[in-house]
Amino acid sequence: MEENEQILVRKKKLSALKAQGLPLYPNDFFPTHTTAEVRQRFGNVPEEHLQQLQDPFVLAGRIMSLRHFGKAAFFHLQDRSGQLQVYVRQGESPPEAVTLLREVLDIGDIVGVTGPLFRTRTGELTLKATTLRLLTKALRPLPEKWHGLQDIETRYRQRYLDLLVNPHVRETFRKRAQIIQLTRQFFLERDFLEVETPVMQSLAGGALARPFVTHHRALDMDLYLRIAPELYLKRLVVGGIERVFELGRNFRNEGVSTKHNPEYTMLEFYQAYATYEHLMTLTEELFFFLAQEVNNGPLLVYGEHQIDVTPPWRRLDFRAAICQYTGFSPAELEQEELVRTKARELGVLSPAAAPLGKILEELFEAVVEPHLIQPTFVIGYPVEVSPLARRNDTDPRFVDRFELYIAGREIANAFSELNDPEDQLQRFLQQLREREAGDEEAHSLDEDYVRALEYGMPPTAGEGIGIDRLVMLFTNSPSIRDVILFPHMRPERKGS
RNA sequence: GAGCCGCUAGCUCAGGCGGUAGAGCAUCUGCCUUUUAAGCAGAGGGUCCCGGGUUCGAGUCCCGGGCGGCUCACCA
Repeated sequence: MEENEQILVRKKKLSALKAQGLPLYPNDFFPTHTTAEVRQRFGNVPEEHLQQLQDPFVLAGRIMSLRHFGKAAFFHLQDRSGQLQVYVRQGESPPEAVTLLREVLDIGDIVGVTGPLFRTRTGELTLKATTLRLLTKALRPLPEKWHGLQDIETRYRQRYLDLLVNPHVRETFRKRAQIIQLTRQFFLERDFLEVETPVMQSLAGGALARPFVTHHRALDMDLYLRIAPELYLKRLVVGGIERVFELGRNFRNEGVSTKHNPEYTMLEFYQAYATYEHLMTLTEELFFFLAQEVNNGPLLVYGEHQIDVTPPWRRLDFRAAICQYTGFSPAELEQEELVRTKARELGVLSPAAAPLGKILEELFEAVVEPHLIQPTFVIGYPVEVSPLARRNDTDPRFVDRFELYIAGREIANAFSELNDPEDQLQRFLQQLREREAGDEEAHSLDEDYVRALEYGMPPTAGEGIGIDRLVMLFTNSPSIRDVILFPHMRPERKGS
């Protein structure tokens, strides 16, 4: 490990303590309060009453700032709940505390304190230390107090520092935890059962994406990390779990960007005897509930946008939207050559062999997606890009499916599930043909899933919501890396 | 995978056309008993991301590489 001057100085202070026979890493100090509890209980108590309070406050935390002057000093103690100022004064604090602070303690050190409260001239609630103990020495200095830690690479690689010195980062991850808890509560209250299905699968199904491959030694077989839990969850619906959800990690072997991390958190839920239309209502309820609880209202600020999640949301037909933004008439959209030509004009690069439905989807992403800022359900996708969704009763070239867009990006995907085993088999076979034609993201054939459908899956609707993107929205985070504690990074290398 | 940008002290950042590498905070020494970006005086601290090249001389120019950011492509 590299050793600069500041590390050496701190190590020297530690060995000085050792020479006095003091334990360097004691574990016998147990705080009874947090700084927030102290501030909450006594923040508004007038000075003269503070002096009469004899409650013992035992606090522990990290020194985040330190101001020495002569025979007194102030520092801010930070714990999980916030900060509180501590005062040490010669003549009023014990001599050991004064010496410890003057000769040993640095910003970043973890200490325990006890003592009564008072208010300084400027009115700040402050604890006057009658006990001050070093619990853990920080050998490395913290980033600068004023600018904090700015370097984005260091913030992601050394998230512990980011969390320590950038309060908004703690807030983001607190909100993330809250959103996940509330989402779980929302579904449990509606009689859904939470389950866990395999992350390692011998067939990576349930979505159109490239999987990661790993190897099982004892069985000598390749396994895939799941790209979606979908097919397992629907097996559970066949098994009589009529309302089921899973919150977990998916893995996709695709590009990394501000919107994509190789592993990401997904919510999937399935409800029997419901259609995708019921799920639109349920989704509106979920987002409205989350916004109330997490942000105290239905308005979310995201970048330059203000987003209102008050139901009901706009519902936009897939084909009508393409017409609106390309100038096609509904009749023109039926003419395959016209559509393919338009796609080429717009620089949508797809193999000439790609099915029309795929071209339409790409056309949609190119011309419509950027306009969908307020919550919008886009309804009615081509069957070619939806191999697990139920066909529309009046136009079987399309399926009963919606995608939810907010702030120009896809947040959720849902459909009435295909429960006709024969149609499902045909769809799988079509996917196989596309795979053989070179589409590595085409779905593979899952025979057991078809078998499950043959036992009968009740009419069901299911939905997936990308939790990371949801958290981005609720925390005004421009990059998915801002809502993942340890985002994927290449390993750092010393030198070249 | 491609294009553009970045990488200088522990942290945040300057370094014009190639000429002995700088500031603030932090650290160290001294002073200072209600400060809060405390203050005053002084000091130390550098593999300028790595490797080549051009040059009398490279943080700076050229080539190659690494890591990161943004945009694009694939995707959620």
